[in-house]
Amino acid sequence: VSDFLGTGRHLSPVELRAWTGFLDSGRMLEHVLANHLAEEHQLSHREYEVLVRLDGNGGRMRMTTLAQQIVASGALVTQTIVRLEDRSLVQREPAQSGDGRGVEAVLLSKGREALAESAADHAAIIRTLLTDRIGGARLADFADAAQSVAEHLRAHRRGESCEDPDCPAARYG
Amino acid sequence: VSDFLGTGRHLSPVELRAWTGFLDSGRMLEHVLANHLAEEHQLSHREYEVLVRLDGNGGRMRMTTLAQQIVASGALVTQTIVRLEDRSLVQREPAQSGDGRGVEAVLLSKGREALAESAADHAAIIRTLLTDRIGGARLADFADAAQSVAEHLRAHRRGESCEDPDCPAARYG
DNA sequence: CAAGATTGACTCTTCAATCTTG
DNA sequence: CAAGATTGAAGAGTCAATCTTG
Repeated sequence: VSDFLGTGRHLSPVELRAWTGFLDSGRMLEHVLANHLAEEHQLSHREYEVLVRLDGNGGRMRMTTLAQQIVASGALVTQTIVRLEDRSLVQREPAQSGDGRGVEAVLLSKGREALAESAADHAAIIRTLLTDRIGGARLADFADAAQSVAEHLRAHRRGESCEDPDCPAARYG
Repeated sequence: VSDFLGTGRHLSPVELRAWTGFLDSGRMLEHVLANHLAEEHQLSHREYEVLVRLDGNGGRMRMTTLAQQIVASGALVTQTIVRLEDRSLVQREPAQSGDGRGVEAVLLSKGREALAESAADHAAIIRTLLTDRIGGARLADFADAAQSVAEHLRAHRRGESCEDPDCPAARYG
């Protein structure tokens, strides 16, 4: 096998385990979640995420803010909201801020109901398939690590030059 | 806010941090990776994954095995291989096992070259954006946790009833 | 001209149906 | 009939272009 282990060209065994475990479990977990939400609650995972974020922000949010929070493009948020609007779970309004360009998505009572019906299932899946597998003691460390990685990636995608000297990642678009 | 914290209906703060950090960082990392591979090496992330797995298995693998390893549907593997075959990075052959139904994807020299050209960049991105962020001490724990979650999810998707009594996840398809 | 949002064209991915072999 | 693989249609997601407002 053409391997350059230790020369920095390839990932070390631990790095590889972390990466593949991370990637695979993320894909499978989203798969299970998407299937369950679609079959039992007629919601795509994106639609559920939109409802959750809206509920967590007083039921009203700007399209762009929504896009940043669920890590999606603006176009996707528009399409998702359109679908939710067709089913009267959500409604679009001109932004309260007075900025004529802004649009806010507003959570409707039917959307709240849909969320109430599916939230327990959603939480149970995350718990049984993710957090319970890690265990109480290690969970906080895991959460810290994941948040730290996410935070760094957010900065990276905003194009911010990294303060950290051992971070030559600015090159990767 | 309609919250039922502690009643088991919603996720606890730590659980929520673990889940959102996990989900968001996975999405962003795959995004960075996909963009870089596409721009610099004319490869989609899936195509890269196929090349890596083939190389790691002696350059020859069954379509179904490939699908399981990269967590994708059989149809996607077929289409990805077709694309790679069009560029002569890979070639399909009837399976050596003698089973007339089987098809094996074989890594060609051009595929090996493409992998050699992009592997260092790929590793550097994973390192600077994921594993270095977690740090040497915590990395092993993180890798263990991720692998454990992935392993459990694989069993779950195979429909295996979980030996663990606190695992009522069998209901979620 | 920049920012917020939307649209349309295109790619990626999945699902159901099909074909072939065991 | 089951398993491996492929095909075609449809959904989800992204990008580039457009429109409107600041």
